[in-house]
Amino acid sequence: MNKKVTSRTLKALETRKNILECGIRLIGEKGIDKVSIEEIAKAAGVSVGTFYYYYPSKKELLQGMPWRIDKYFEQEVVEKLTAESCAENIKTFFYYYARHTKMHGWQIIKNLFITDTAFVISDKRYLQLVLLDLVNKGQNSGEVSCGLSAKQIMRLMLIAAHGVVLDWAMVRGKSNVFTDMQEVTGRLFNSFLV
Amino acid sequence: MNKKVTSRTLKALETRKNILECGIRLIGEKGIDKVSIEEIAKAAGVSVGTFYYYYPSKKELLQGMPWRIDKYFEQEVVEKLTAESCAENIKTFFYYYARHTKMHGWQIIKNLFITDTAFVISDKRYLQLVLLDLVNKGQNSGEVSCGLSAKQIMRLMLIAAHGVVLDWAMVRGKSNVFTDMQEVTGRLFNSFLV
Amino acid sequence: MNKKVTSRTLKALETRKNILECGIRLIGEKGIDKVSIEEIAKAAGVSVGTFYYYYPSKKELLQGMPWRIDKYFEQEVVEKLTAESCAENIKTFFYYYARHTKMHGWQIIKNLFITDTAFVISDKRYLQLVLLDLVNKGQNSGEVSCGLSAKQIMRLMLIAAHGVVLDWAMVRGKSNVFTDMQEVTGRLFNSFLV
Amino acid sequence: MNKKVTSRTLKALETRKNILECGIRLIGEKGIDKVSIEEIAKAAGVSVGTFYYYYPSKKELLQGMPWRIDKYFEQEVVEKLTAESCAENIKTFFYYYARHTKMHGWQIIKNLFITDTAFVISDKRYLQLVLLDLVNKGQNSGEVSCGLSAKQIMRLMLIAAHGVVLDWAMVRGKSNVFTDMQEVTGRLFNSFLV
DNA sequence: CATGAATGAGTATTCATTCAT
DNA sequence: AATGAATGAATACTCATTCAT
Repeated sequence: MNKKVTSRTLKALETRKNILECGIRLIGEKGIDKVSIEEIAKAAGVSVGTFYYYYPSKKELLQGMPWRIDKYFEQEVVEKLTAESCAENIKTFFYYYARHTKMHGWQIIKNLFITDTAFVISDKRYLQLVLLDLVNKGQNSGEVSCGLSAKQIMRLMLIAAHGVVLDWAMVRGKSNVFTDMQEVTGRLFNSFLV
Repeated sequence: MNKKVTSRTLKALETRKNILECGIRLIGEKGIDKVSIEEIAKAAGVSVGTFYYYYPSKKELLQGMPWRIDKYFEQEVVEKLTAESCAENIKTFFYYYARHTKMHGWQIIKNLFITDTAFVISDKRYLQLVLLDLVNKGQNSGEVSCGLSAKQIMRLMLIAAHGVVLDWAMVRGKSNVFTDMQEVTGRLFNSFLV
Repeated sequence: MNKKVTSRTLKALETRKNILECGIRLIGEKGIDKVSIEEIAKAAGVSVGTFYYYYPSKKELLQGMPWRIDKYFEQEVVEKLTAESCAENIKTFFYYYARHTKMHGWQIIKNLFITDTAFVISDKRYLQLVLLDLVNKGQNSGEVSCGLSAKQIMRLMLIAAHGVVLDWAMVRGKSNVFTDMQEVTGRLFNSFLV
Repeated sequence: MNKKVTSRTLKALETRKNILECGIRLIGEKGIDKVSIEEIAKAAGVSVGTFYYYYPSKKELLQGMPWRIDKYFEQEVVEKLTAESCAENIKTFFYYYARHTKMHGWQIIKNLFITDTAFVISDKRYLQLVLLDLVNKGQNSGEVSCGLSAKQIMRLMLIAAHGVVLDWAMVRGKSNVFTDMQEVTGRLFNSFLV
């Protein structure tokens, strides 16, 4: 039985969401260890008690974030991966990867790497599946070499992409993540073409 | 005018060095924000007062850290980068990069990325100069394309290598950093050959 | 004028009782300062608001607790205190005292002593009246000395009994509360016989 | 090698002792859960930081207390237990037991029972040995019956005494712990005389 | 009657930093 | 040079209580 939707539950949902968003923004700006709960609460216009009413700790806030890249890809990117050429789709894939990265600020990227990374990886599963699918199709169409398994190729591509994102986070957003991404993944992917 | 070297100044230097090494080790293991001055002082067998006598703050300690990979390369690797072929030298370079990474454990690598990392990738680092030099030579000898500047190539190569190392740290040392490194950097570098 | 008993008031009474019982149980298990209102409310399956509707504070709940041993005595023990000899009845009394103690576990006993304990030993308690009555009868029948008032004797007996129970709680239920109770109260009571 | 005793170490010791004493007093007055560290620190005229410099937590403070009854008996009471008659010594013993109790306030007694009781018992070991010795002597001299072992007698006596102290703590120091102690332990001990 | 979102004062604990010795 | 006692601001987290719905 679902909870009834009343003006109260609606407002509560909004509060919850508001806290999440303010928290993510602040963490993104300053890093998780440099933002206090009080700061987040104040930014969201609620009391610390309210923060804890919705989230048992600061870390929980981060849990609300990472699915976003999955969601982002699921809702906005996948539909654009319909080019004939595999290379084209791969290019699109990593373009949006870079885009998503930039949307969230370099601090948050760094924090994603910091916090227990296991879940970051697991939450990226969807992403991996999409990329794997692209590679598979490329191999089936004869565009991509079968020298390495699709899974291996996917891994190597993501590793390189992570490098780009990390570099961008390390120089505090001062590098051009789009061109770097394109250069690195583009060149690497070329090595997998027949 | 140099200070006279007395037994006293000698001991002081040793104390200073000792603090540095313990601090670096602890920071590497636990991350800079998770190590207190007291902890470092205790590990070094001195008092907190002594710590502050030598270092104005914890961050100053970090300045002492990045040499290490540079030292490693300076003392043990550079002499091996004498192959005719640039590609060969690049391969050697990243082989030792992976080796150095593995030597230090994934925990330390992860923390290296976490802690204020700007300087890790800073232009001035010896490591980068070595790689830059290799690329330059490759371009001069006509082995490497001049489509991109040597500096750009160096950056892209290091970005990819960082991706490999990061992945290795993220899976807690369970991937094969040697083969991954070779695959990624090897394939990427091929794209720079004429 | 009594309130009409409707299904609504009935349910309210039940809710009230339910909160009391869950509260008592939890307080008994964990101690009053270690149980939150929310915890009690959750255990009782109601909201915190409902808790406050029925009880102005946590402490009010405690008022509901001490009946229990009184209830136990009223419902199950008193009817057995019908021996001719006062000493016999006293023995029975403390046997059931020990029995009740053991039934509730040492944790609860310890917490009973901890939490605001004044009322536990309050003059008004049914238990004490029963014991007082027994002593009175003993004095009237000439079995018990009148050197001390019945009330004094009752107090001293209970004090000793509390010592036994406390000891049992302190050794985490590892002593034999029955034999200890009998030894201590039996011997002490002998001193009041003529 | 002992630490050198300088004016600094001396002052430090005093600070430590001062914190302990203020803490014990406050806990005794208000109960451990009702006293904050800040309160203790303020009472001792130091900062919270200083409190933590000396004691890792509030509980540690309690650890500093209970040996006191042992010390108290060792230093001030034992020398007075030299009467010919065992009964007389027992009386003296429990007189000082009551005295020590009263010296510390009922709150602290209650707290002793609350906090992990294991150490209370263990810290009373000395006390038990002294009492055991008294009983043994009484049995040897034929004053005390050998119907129960000396150890058993000691246990029962202490159990009763605990009851008195507990009662006193429960009524917040409003009973007369001296007369109660004498009545209860005196009468009980009589039952062990031949 | 009942709910549960919201509050905010209160508390334990940490830690970089100072400074008299 | 070296010490370590002392500081106090900062911070995560708890919980009794209120009140609009």
